[in-house]
Amino acid sequence: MGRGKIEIKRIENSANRQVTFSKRRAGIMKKAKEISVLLPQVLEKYHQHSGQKLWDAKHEKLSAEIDRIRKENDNMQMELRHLKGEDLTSLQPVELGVIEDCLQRVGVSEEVEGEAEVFQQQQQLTINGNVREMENGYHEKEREYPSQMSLGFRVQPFQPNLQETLQ
Amino acid sequence: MGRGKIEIKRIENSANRQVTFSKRRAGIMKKAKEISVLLPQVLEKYHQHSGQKLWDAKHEKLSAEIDRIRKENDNMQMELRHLKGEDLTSLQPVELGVIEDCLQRVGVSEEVEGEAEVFQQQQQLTINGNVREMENGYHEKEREYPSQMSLGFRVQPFQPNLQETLQ
DNA sequence: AACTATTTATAAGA
DNA sequence: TTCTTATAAATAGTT
Repeated sequence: MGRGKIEIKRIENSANRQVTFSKRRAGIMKKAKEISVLLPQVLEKYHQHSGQKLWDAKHEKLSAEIDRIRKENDNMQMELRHLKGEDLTSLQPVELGVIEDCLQRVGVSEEVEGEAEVFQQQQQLTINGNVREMENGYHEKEREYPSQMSLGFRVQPFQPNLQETLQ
Repeated sequence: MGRGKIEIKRIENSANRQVTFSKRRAGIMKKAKEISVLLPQVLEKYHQHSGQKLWDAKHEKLSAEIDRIRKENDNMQMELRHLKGEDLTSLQPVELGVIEDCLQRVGVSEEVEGEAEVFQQQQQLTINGNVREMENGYHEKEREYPSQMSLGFRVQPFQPNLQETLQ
């Protein structure tokens, strides 16, 4: 619409292209403001369609990972509880008694208890060291997911001049 | 644009409203197709702005949770490795020797080994039971994040008739 | 759904 | 860029 009908295609002359872009942009902005009441609904639907699905996929990966590690965690916690002897009195009263008896009989109780103390101190140091190590370096090791949020569609540029001048 | 200038507001007459909607929709669809080359870029920017931020927030929660559990995991793994005695030969050769000697001297080696076997079987059963329990029930306990993806903006309906007729 | 008078958008030019 | 102006495009009211 104007002094003459024109074909919608790239305007080769750079200055003309710039001027035409400004004019069309003004018109588009006016229209855009007029129809902006529609955009929230349109975009919301669009979001739910492309965005939600992508998010779900990533969410699922992370949730699965959390589940996996939690299970591992609980397994180890259980194992630890047993190995640490919290349940030893109920699970194996016989062994403890046997060992205690044995130790008392040969009279080395004092010696073994002293060694055990040293061992526990060594263990504590090792664990603390590893915790510090992990707190410092863990974020670098974090798995990375592609941050790209592709749109899932691509439209043919049958108005290349508009596309080019938008930048 | 037409036989007369009209105010953009709700058309009360139902039939007129329907006709006007159809006409305007046709025009909008034509325009939309013409400017559709712009939409991917526009929507991509929109997505990155509102969508990415929301996703980041959720992602951060999950990542933090994974980090936390991984640390807990590694701590326990370390503790387990020590308690299980993988490092015992290097860490406490004295205790083992003392206990072995003691047991041999009082001649109860056979008896204790038998008891230890029973204990290990009991432990294994307990652990397996807990794993099964977790695999069945874990997803129900999963933390839930609100699935709502709010748009972060709201436009005044200064073309209420368009909004109303879109449904 | 087609017609048409009128408004709106804009191409070309200044 | 902004203004002007002639013409194309869209559409309100009509048939």
